[in-house]
Amino acid sequence: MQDTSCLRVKPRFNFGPRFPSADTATMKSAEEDALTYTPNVSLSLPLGMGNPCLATQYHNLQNSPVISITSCHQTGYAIHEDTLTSGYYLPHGLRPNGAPPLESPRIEITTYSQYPEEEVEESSSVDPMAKRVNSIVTLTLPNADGYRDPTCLSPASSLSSRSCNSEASSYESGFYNYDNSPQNSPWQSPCVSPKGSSSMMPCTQAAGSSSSPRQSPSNSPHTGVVADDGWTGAPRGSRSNSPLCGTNGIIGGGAGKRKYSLNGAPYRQPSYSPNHSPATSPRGSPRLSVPEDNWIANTNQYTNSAIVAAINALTTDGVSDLGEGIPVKSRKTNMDNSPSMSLKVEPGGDDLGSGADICQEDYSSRMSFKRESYCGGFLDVPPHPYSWSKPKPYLSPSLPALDWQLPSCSGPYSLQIEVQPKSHHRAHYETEGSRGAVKALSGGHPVVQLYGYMESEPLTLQLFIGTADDRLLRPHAFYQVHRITGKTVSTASHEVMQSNTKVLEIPLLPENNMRAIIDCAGILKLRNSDIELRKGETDIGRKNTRVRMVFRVHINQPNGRTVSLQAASNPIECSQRSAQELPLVDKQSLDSYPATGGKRMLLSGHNFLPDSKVVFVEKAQDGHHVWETEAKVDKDSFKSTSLVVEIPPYRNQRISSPVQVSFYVCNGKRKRSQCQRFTYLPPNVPMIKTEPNDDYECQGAPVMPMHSKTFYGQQRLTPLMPLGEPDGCLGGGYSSCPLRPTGIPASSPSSSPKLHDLSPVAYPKCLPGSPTHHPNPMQEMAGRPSLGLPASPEHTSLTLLHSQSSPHLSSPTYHPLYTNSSPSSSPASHPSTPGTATESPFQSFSPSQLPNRSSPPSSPPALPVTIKQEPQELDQGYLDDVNEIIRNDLSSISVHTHA
DNA sequence: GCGCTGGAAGCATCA
DNA sequence: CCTGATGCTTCCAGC
Repeated sequence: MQDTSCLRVKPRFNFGPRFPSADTATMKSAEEDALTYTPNVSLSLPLGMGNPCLATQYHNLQNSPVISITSCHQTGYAIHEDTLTSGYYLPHGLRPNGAPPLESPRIEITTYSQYPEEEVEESSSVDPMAKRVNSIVTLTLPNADGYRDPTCLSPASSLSSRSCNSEASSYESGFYNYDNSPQNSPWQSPCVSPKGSSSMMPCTQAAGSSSSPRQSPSNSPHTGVVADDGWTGAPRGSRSNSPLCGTNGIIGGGAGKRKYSLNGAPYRQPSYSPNHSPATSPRGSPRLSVPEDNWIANTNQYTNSAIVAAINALTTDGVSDLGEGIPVKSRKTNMDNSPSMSLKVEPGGDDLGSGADICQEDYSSRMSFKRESYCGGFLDVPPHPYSWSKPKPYLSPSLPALDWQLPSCSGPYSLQIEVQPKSHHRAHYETEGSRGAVKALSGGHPVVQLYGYMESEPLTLQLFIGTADDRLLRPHAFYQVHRITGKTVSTASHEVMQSNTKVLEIPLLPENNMRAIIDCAGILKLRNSDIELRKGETDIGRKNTRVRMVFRVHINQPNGRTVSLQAASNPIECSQRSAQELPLVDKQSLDSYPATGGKRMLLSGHNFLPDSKVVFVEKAQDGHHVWETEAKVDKDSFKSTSLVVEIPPYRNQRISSPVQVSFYVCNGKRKRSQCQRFTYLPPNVPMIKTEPNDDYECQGAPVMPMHSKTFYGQQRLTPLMPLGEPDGCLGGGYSSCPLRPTGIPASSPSSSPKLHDLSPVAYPKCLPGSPTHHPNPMQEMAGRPSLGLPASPEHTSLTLLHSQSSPHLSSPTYHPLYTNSSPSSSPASHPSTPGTATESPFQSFSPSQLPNRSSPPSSPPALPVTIKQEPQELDQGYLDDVNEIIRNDLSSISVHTHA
């Protein structure tokens, strides 16, 4: 175990020291670092909680076999991933089982890889030769074809633009890392079809050749180094990185704007992208960011996700491989490479270089550098304002994946966002300096509070950046939370990687009334091109600029269960341009009104224009516009931040039940606000106050009962939730949490969906007992591709894949964990978690079982169908296209639509 | 000198 | 294919 742990540690070390990381601040103080880096314990995380490791946990880990695996996670992930992937695909025929197909890609990655270890490991696992690193890469190229399925690429980013240049490959390599994350890996990438498409070949080759030149410096021999660099560079830190870029400058371009690749093809961030090519990374790039994060994440995944990953690995065939062999070689490689790393200056770099040995030793030595080294930190935790070392309440070995939908309240507990973040926050690129912490409308910062928790144990509040589209809440692929430090920051925090998502952990202290001021969280924008090329990524970044801050807390119960709560903020527009141009509705004075209309409603927001229009829209489930009308706007009372509109009469004055419609503010053809929900009430029915849902997208928003929103709202109970029903549908669980604990203030209007929002209806979808049931909504969606609205038309065919491939998709991973989880703490052991529940909802899926294109859901739930809504930013035409696709799908599938 | 911001240039993609 | 509108990234400059 220790060895493995050491291995892991190493990356971390690197991570810390080297990276100035995105957070420059992070680098600043040892203390901070300590916070930032999870102790080696992280390894334990899997076992214990998501957090900093506790010694006890650590021990546990050691004891449990699982733990060992966990420790290896990175490697394991990588390997694991491959294995899984292959397996996964096999059924589909996409990928031949063996690694071979994958190998080539791996090789490339290795070459460029930022992260030597993983790659090396992978290669090793697959092919001994691969271990050798760079040279190998070249050899494998042929297979590369299969490596990625061009089709998989996100539409948004046109591959073509990227050209064959190393970019793709490099990206992939970078992605690779991502993939490594346990959760993601196996399922992620259907998209990345193994099939070798010849098309890719060129790229591969190109990558090999072209990239090499650029990378040259670092590349070759020092792949490992490069990787290290990657780590180092990983920090992408804002400006700090830029200098590096400058170095690369030539390539990268410095000019800043866009440069052309050597090939002459327009160069997008290609080669340099940090992630992509390790070698480049240091120099290049700022771009590493994503990759780095990922890398970091990999290394850092101390959190629960780590556990999950570990579990996955276990489940997977290749698991064993993960930990072992790879590490050593990688280390060596790294070390060798390390020299190159030295350039970077980061102390951490050295660490990287060192092998497992380094782990402790280096660690110690380096630790001097940073006290809290992971390994050392583990045993010896540096004092900090907030003692992370404090035992965390989480007992559950496994925590819900980030893409799981959780309720905001459960039993006596309720997680509330007391102060919502501003609707606009310009995210910063890696190449930029931080743009500060997300602020609240009032000028302060968002505030989150946990109600109903009476214990004396502090808890950890997790924060990550989630999506704000109409689909299920999930980690946002293009944005990451960014830890802000400095004098102005009063809240301690530290970062951990969970899957490919950076998670900020913030203490929730009883002395603070379990209330946290979120002044330590900024938002980092990852380049679309980096993410879109990521293996398995199906989301598009273009115009996908809205996010939500997602808060989670895991509360251990005396009975051993863990209650996980989640609250998502109002949507936050992160694009500079969008923020300046798109109208945005923050508040509306009325959420519902009788069908007669005529009432004036005040809209508060931004970017309203004198000629702004307010359009009410009702759409059928199939996306057809059932009704659309423009409301009268009182221009006399116009303000850029407020509009007064007269609620138009509903088309049918005799409705017998509330009708959900939406409206948006339109400043022009392509400048629409996000849709706001509005409910027309039967004329004689007393008005019912409903919570506005900013998230609600009008696009494709079907006219449906509020509960449909629930689905959208992503309310979901995790198995972990005590409330959750064993069956997994958890409908009961939701219902059980219908009301907010007394004394709990009403949540802000657009606060995340409440538990009570979860209607039984939504849960039925879970299809208890159904073999095909997907614990994860995404999976569920995958199983019912037709039901989900593809992120983009291009993705239509990939809808299913999307869910599966989602980097964040963790549920599958989760299952094994859940099922296999260790004894006492494991959810499975919970009395409340009947075996059935475990099996049914969390049943682990074999690759073949996993939903995918080739395997349509065996039995679509006979549940109400909800249509996913597209981000409102998308053009109507685009949306219409999507809707059309959906309609087609629906027509081909018999689905029960709820009345 | 650094971090935080606002603004905007330059290039890519879309319509 | 051309052009204008939009979007995305990267820089710059001021506080």
